[in-house]
Amino acid sequence: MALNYDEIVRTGLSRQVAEKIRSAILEGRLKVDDRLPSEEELARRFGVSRPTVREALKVLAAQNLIRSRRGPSGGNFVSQPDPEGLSRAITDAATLLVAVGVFNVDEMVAARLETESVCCRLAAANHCDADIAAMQGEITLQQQAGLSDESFCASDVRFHRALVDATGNAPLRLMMYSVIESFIPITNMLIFPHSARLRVAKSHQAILNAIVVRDGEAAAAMMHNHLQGLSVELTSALDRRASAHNPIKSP
Amino acid sequence: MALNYDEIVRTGLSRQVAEKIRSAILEGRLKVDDRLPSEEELARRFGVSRPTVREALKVLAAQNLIRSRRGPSGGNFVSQPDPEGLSRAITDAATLLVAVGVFNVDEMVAARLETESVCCRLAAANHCDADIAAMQGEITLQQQAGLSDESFCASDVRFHRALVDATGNAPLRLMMYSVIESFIPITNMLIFPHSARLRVAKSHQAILNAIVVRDGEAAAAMMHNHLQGLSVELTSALDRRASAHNPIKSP
DNA sequence: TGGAGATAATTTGTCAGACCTTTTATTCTT
DNA sequence: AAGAATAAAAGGTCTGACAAATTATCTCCA
Repeated sequence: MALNYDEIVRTGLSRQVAEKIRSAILEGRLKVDDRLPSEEELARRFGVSRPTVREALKVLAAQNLIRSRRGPSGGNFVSQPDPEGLSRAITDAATLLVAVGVFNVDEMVAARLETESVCCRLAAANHCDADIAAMQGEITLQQQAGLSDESFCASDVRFHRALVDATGNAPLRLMMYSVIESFIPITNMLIFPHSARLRVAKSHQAILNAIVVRDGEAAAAMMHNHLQGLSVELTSALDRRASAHNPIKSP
Repeated sequence: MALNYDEIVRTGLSRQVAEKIRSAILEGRLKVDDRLPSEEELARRFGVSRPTVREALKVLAAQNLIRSRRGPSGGNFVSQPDPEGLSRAITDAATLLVAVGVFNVDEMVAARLETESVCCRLAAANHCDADIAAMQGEITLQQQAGLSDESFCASDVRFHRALVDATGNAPLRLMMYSVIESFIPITNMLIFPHSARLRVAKSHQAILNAIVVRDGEAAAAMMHNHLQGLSVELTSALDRRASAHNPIKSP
């Protein structure tokens, strides 16, 4: 007889179980808010133990594909894919990438510069009143005197997020949030102790004004200036830091 | 005596354990390729059982924060954050979002249009010979006669990926891959049965030619035309489909 | 002395069954 | 009929054990 040489499975059981459930969800055999069988029954059907099933379910839960509730009428449910959750996950991962230094500063500045210019153009075309109000609110906050470094930086992030929101484009928002939340902090933390915040607020105001009158090109150009100016200060600050301190982070 | 009202913890044990380890990694107390204590020891130190620890570790492994190996000198190790892995994860999640319809077509086209125009400009400025060769190779492939729909679509994806690669910007690449891989298929699958592929290949060639001579604006303009043309065909194809078939997907 | 193979030890992977906690449905009481 | 007690269902956790993989070590022979 001919032997069956394939089918030897090297991946772990919990991985296989997770993959089976995952593909059932992705292929639509399990729809949103469907309830999967109870863990005990899954264990029986797959022929594995309940801890193994649970490890698989935990993986899927970590990827926001399912959620679980206790009690009768509880169980594991296919959860609605939501951009917010994905956005958070991307931000966390991207922040780690930035922190570990896989991206260099020039790249990051260039990416921000180009993509945010795009946002300026779209925001000029599509913004509504609430978007403008949100951005203006952040600018006035940034002009206040006794603001802590953290608060200022947070407000800066919110301004740029509001700008992205003003584009009214959900996919673009998904793409941008990761950049904004993970790239901005590392640039700002270095810069703001060394430079006047008012200049930043002024740039923001200029950008906003251009958006209000729906002049996308002008807004993009000012965003260009804004970020390029930051870039210069950033690199000089990094140079100072590199030459003054030892390269290894001090406690 | 004053009661201590806080400190009642509502989140599950495995979640807490995962969070503790996670933050240890994020804050640098555990560095890349460090080995965590064995599961048994983690269980002892955290005062929980080993299955609980394992569920926590599985979650972290699902997020590519750790990897595990068996045997002595095995264990759970902090893994190097890599853009590729994150890119894959984003693509998977974004594909699901698109499939479930949380983004509408106009948004997706607009996002692609704007961001890929940016890529055109940067690619024109920064490309190297290998990038050009990769793109040219895909175009010649797309001009071949007996290409299956799947192969053509895959080549289209590769062309746009090569375009992003040509920007030489890693963070931008991270952002774009998700758009390209998750947004392109849904548009192409509908369109290419209905329109000539040669026109697509021609557009690609025009874009490439502009990039080769480092004319970023021209390349961006042609990308604009290319995608806008696709958009028109796409909406009409979707309209036909919506009116002809029943709205619910057929088996 | 050196190399190849057997062996032991270590660590993750899996299992079985039990008990705890939360949540809901039901039933009982007033 | 309203509200409180109760039972049941499901996820969450624990214990202890064994299986499988992988490496370090030891042994034996050349």
